[in-house]
Amino acid sequence: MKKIKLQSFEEWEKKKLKDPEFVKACEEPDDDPFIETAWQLLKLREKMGLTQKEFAKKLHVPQEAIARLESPRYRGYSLQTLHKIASTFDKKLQIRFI
Amino acid sequence: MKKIKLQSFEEWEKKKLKDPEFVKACEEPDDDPFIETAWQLLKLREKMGLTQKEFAKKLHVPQEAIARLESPRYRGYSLQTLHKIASTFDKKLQIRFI
DNA sequence: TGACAAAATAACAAAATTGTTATATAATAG
DNA sequence: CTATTATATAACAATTTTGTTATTTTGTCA
Repeated sequence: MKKIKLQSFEEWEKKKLKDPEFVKACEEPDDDPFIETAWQLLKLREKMGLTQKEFAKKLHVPQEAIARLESPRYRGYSLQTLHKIASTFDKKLQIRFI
Repeated sequence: MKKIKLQSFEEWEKKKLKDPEFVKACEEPDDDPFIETAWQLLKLREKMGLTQKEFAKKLHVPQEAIARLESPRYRGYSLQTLHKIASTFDKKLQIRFI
């Protein structure tokens, strides 16, 4: 029997808010693009209704790789990786200097 | 005597359009985020009215590093690099999946 | 044309990211 | 509480990107 219940965003937010670095970044008006990216990735996955493991499978990487990308402390993003994710889920990656 | 004359966008576009890969990417409706990033970087530099060398100096890297980032064939972007550029020029890097 | 400035290309070591495995922590259902 | 699922953390080799130097091509202007 397949479980499709996921943690809600609210739960996730609550959990992440216990992380001092995450809180700090959220408080900054010009918020950090790395944390912002982690959020975007999580939101994408949630929209798809997938667990990290399922999401990871579509990208042919293990779950741990997705956990790392969604971590608020991760700063190692490459456009290659983000583009690969975007196209796997029929999205377009947009990059801007605003 | 200091020259501040730069190639215009039109000139640049004309030049790049001779590049088959560039043309191909531009023709695709869901245009490539790598080429798009190269454009964004060039536009940012143009707005600042800087040569590659001057732009590079503010980032503490040689001109060649900027030429590479502005090349339509470059696919090695990291958010670290893009963020460094954004903040050096008081911009915010925006990343989205659309 | 020649001299000079701007930009592009190439090559390589150093640094950073990715994929991977193992393991730990957290949440949920029973 | 226990079993199970979901997510997080750590460590390391393989791959990729960065910084760098050298060189080349392109454009501008006298």
